[in-house]
Amino acid sequence: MSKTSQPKRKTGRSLKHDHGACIQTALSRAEQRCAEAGERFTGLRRQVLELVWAEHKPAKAYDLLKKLSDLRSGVAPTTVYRTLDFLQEWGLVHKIESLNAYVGCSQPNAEHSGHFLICEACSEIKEIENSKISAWLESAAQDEEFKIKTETVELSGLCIRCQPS
Amino acid sequence: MSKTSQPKRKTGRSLKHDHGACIQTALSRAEQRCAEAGERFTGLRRQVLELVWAEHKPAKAYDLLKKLSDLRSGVAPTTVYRTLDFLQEWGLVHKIESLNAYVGCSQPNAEHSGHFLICEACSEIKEIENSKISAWLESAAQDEEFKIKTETVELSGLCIRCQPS
DNA sequence: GCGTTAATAGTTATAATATATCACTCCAAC
DNA sequence: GTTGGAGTGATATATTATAACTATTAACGC
Repeated sequence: MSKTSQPKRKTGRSLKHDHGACIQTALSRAEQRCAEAGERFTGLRRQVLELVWAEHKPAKAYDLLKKLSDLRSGVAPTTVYRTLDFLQEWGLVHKIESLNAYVGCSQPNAEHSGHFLICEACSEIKEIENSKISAWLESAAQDEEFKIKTETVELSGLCIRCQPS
Repeated sequence: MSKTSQPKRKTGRSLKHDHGACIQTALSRAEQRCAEAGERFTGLRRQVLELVWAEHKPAKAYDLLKKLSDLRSGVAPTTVYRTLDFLQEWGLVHKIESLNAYVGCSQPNAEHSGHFLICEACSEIKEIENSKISAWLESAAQDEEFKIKTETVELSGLCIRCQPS
């Protein structure tokens, strides 16, 4: 949780990933995003976002609830869902529909639905930033004269580290 | 529910769509698919599938439960979920993750995850058969050396009939 | 500063979705 | 006709999410 100083392979993440820094970056981007939007980045919101970012894995609402209860009192489901709604609204987290869980978004500046690679083995989630995907999907929808508003794209399978060699 | 004789515009569907026939086709395909697979297409399974197909709209498990209770006794959540699991396993229905609901699949022969257009206005769901989509998504995943097993692609927006002209 | 007001958060209750487990039935194969 | 397994019934409970109301806090104009 705290800023571990360096390459210390605890999760399946690569040696290069300094997750403490990763969280810090996410938090300051969030702060910035809220400031721009004229929204308040309150203590509660910061705590929830920090918990979501604790790992690059989907966080379930009721797990967040348990962890949040250790940090403050008077935490109910409503507290968590309301805060997640807020964070979603500003693009700071995404909901993974196929898992009923949430992940932090690293590109909160852009309005986007998010496209995800979900490893079934280690649970890690990677948001892919491939601008072609939306274009492709729109062209497919266009064939049916359908106007897309939000895209749910969740690809489950095996990440590179979990594939049998 | 019964085979209405002809073009009778009750839903937003086009005049040409004979939904009675549509259901019948789905049921006989299902029968065939089960026969091939050596699985039993029991009365319960037929009834649930028929209820799912009642409309081209997502069917919620507990709504199916209510309707199914009118048709037979001893229906519990388990009954419905178990049957939906069976139908999913054989590709006869798909779950729409973003709605927690189910739709019938019209192409039960092919192993596929299904890609959907979901109209936010009228709730109708269209499964799109665009073989390019999977290819595109795989190429995007390949960039991350990720191996896709199942695809969740749910595009919400407005169908052609619900778009303001 | 002080009061107003709107946003935020707390509180309680309940709804909606889904699974676990064990028992009973019925059909198919031998 | 017995046996074994798939299918279904029955009961209980877990998980996910929202509704509705109250209290608190922060921001703003004065």
